[in-house]
Amino acid sequence: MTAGARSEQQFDEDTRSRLLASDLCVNLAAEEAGRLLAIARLRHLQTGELILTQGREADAVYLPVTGQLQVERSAGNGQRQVLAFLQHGDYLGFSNGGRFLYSAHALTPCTVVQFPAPAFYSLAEQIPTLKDNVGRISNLVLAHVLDHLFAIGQKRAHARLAFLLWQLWLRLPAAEQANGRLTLPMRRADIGDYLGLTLETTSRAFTRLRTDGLIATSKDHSVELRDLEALRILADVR
Amino acid sequence: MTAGARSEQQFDEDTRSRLLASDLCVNLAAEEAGRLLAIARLRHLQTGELILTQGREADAVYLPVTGQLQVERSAGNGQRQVLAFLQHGDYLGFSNGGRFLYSAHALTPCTVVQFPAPAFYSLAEQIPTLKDNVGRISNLVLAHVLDHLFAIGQKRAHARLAFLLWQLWLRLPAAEQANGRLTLPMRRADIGDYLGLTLETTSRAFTRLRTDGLIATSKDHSVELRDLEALRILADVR
DNA sequence: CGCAACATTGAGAGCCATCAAGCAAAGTGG
DNA sequence: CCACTTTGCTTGATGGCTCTCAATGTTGCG
Repeated sequence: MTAGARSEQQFDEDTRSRLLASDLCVNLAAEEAGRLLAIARLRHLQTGELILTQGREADAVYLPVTGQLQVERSAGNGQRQVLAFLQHGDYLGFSNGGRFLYSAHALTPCTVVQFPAPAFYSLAEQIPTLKDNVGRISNLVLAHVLDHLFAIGQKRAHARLAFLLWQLWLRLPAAEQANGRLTLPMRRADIGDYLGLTLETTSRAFTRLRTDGLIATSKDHSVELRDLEALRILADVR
Repeated sequence: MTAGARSEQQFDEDTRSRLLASDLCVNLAAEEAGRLLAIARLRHLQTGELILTQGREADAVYLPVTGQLQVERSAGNGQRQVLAFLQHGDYLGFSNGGRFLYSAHALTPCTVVQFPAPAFYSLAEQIPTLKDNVGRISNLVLAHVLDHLFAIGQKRAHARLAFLLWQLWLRLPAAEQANGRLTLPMRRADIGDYLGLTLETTSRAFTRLRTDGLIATSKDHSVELRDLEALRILADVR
């Protein structure tokens, strides 16, 4: 199989359409999108598998297609800050050149699309629309971190949890938003390290949202959002 | 005076050398630096004057030269998060395209160098080294926000204050680092909104660091750092 | 001098961290 | 198939840190 043929064949129809609908491909001409897909490679990850490591050279950018990923940053003293939970529609590794500022691993079996950094950025030079999209994505990443900062700096435990649930719900495909069900494959300690709370306080925040009727939890790591409006207000989305 | 002459003459020697020593100009050839300076404009700001506004089109990038600036982001409900206190050696407005995600105003009389966005980014296309520098600066900005997130999420009040003082000290020119004196023109409420604390708790954090002998405060908005090592450990720099 | 703005300090309440115990589900080995 | 362990979640009790409300300095300015 030639490289050319591979670039046409390597993705199934679903992956291909997900990619073309992503923020990265928006407004791209078919020919341009084709050139972008030609340098992409599909990677499969097992649960827990590392995809990138803090401090390593930033040699690729990624788009999650299926599954969930966790991004975190650890300090010398063992403390860590979870930075994001990623799924389809998010981006990974777009920190401009240099080295990765964080590590990422799979929370579930995942498929991600990998773009080697040199080919990707060279393509961005040739396709202005692609470059615009990269810039917009950088902005979205920064905006996300700023929202996160705001939530941790200003909100109480159950409101921080509402903020996370609302964030995850917003990124769901429209079809899945309707039933208001999220899967949370990460542990309580991970959510705590994302929200700047201990695992116990995180657990109590779940209990509070549950007893207040805003959510319902199941034993299969899933949450049903029963009062989206109340969650939105708690999350204080602008 | 022609435009060409202006580009040679508009900065005094001190400003010029500060610019050439900045992260933005590192590794630039003299001719390239000259082209960059040719599109720069010096702006003077009075205390309190707004330099950029959240939501407005991002039409320029800035390098502070003298004075201190405050960057903040406000929510619909009146709450706000102070994002940074900037001085010489920092950057402002480098969020890639789109609109400003934050507002900034002068805490003291300031001079800043302004680069119009279109000319600046077009120059970055022509000068690879400049583009590398912009990428590195974007990385530094993101790294700064991640450090900030970590401090707010994981530290207690007096350690958060130590984190801020250490940050400000690190950015001081070497000559000023020696005497360990900082000027803090911002109010306690501003520092509190930066650290995710109330102004009262911020004040108590100052008192605690003072009684523990780590700092000494004067009435002219200045702080003397008396035990840099203890501050560094509290700030938990990796 | 008096006012306004800001900083400090105090008292009390509330929220979260810590230490600890109990529970449920999944895996392990006999 | 059943103890036994492991892992993760929940809940309780307690203490400490921070927020809130309030009063008292302090500085600078009209």
